[in-house]
Amino acid sequence: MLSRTEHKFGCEDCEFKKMSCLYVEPDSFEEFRQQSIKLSFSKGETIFKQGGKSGGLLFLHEGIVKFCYQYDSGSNYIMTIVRGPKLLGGANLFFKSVNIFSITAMEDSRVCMLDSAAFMKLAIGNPAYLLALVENTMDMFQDAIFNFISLAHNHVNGRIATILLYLHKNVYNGQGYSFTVSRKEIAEFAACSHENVINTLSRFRKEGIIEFHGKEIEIINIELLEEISRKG
Amino acid sequence: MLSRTEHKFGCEDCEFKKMSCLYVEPDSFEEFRQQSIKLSFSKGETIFKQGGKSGGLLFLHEGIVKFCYQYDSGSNYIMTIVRGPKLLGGANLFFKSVNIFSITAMEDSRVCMLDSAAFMKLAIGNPAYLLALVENTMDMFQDAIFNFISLAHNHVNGRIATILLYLHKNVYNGQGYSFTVSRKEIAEFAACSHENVINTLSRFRKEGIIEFHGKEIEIINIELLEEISRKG
DNA sequence: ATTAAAAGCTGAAATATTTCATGTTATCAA
DNA sequence: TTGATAACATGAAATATTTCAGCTTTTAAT
Repeated sequence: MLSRTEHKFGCEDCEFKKMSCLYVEPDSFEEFRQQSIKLSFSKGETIFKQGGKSGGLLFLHEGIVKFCYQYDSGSNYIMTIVRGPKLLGGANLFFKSVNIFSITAMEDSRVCMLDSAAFMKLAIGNPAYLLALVENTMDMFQDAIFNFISLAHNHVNGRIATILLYLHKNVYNGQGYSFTVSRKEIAEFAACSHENVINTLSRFRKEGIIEFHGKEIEIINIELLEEISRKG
Repeated sequence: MLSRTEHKFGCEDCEFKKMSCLYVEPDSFEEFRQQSIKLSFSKGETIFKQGGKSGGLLFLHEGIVKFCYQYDSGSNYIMTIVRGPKLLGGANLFFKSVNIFSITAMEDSRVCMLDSAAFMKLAIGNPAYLLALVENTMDMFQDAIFNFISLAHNHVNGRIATILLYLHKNVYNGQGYSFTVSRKEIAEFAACSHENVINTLSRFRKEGIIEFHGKEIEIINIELLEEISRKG
């Protein structure tokens, strides 16, 4: 990973810097930043590998990544999908020496790998900063937990509805009601077979709830989708 | 909740105090402790109510509690079950003004309700303490996530095996291989019907994996149970 | 441009799961 | 003790889901 070409992108208008400097002195942040590594990943590339040594904290400047658990059988479960700018902390990173999940780029992404030791130093000196970052991480977990709750209670109908709404609201926001995800990825997110996703999406289309052309899915009737998400 | 009778139990040998005093001065802790409320809950009583105003942090001195999500339909999903001594932080409490889950006593329990503002003051003054508590919380989440991962991938066989192992290792530890949980609660934890739990437990018994007399379940062949949990 | 690989699609058979109906056994309070 | 309630148990029918086989379309690489 460290042998990849470093791409230069500006640090001046960095969201992480802006957020951090609400809590820490610019000089302290600059020192921290010096320890971090800027990288670009193409769609499909693995950023962190499940079972590998934890690379510490990671700030996703731009792009979309999935948290993916790989079973021994080879099948995958997507725990959550997030878009930058976002700090990717949590059980996968915070305090854990081994990655529980792989983190894989779903779109071309720019990230900064942050040095754990330097982060700890900064956090210890600025507890309010630490609190803000933990809160940020908890938000990400909460999104994932609501998906689990849908998974535990709903049939595939409801699970897919929940996922489409999540993707629309939290990931592909700011681009109307359409986005592009593969059936296979929806299946790995909803924990069902890809055939079931195909059938369900076709049914949703027949009922006028969504429309799609290839991988591009458009939500037509969001109220109905929300009702299916709630009632199963 | 606050109108309940306060039961006195000693603060001298409190696990939370011991853990806290690794990081903070005894005087600071004592000041914090003064703001907290000691309570006892009987089996079945609700400690925190889903949708209610968050009561801040809670230290479970002794007892067993479940984190329970109640759907509109009235059915429940148990996210996790934990035994004291344990700090119950996490998305349900940390930084959230409304409880996502109910927390209900599964056995008679003794808790301290900690004051959020006093906790923040202590945490800001002792970032290493905050880090330790966050790490503790992340551990609890990790246990819950491994259950989700089993839920997403396994059939009921494997989910129930995973749950029995979790209960044996993390909740009813230190009491051999047997414990007492209702079929209904296992069903709510495994996200399936209680009939399915009954059938599965009977099958496990026929195959010599477990034994049970009423609600008391004993693990006979833990290696086989672990294999089912992984593969099944 | 051609080919290989991956993704999308469909329907039928096999399997898993829930729901329902029914009855038995614990449990708990009056 | 008795009665009410909840939990436990079982089997059959209905439903949901996966698996499989076969096919088309899209995507990516040579």
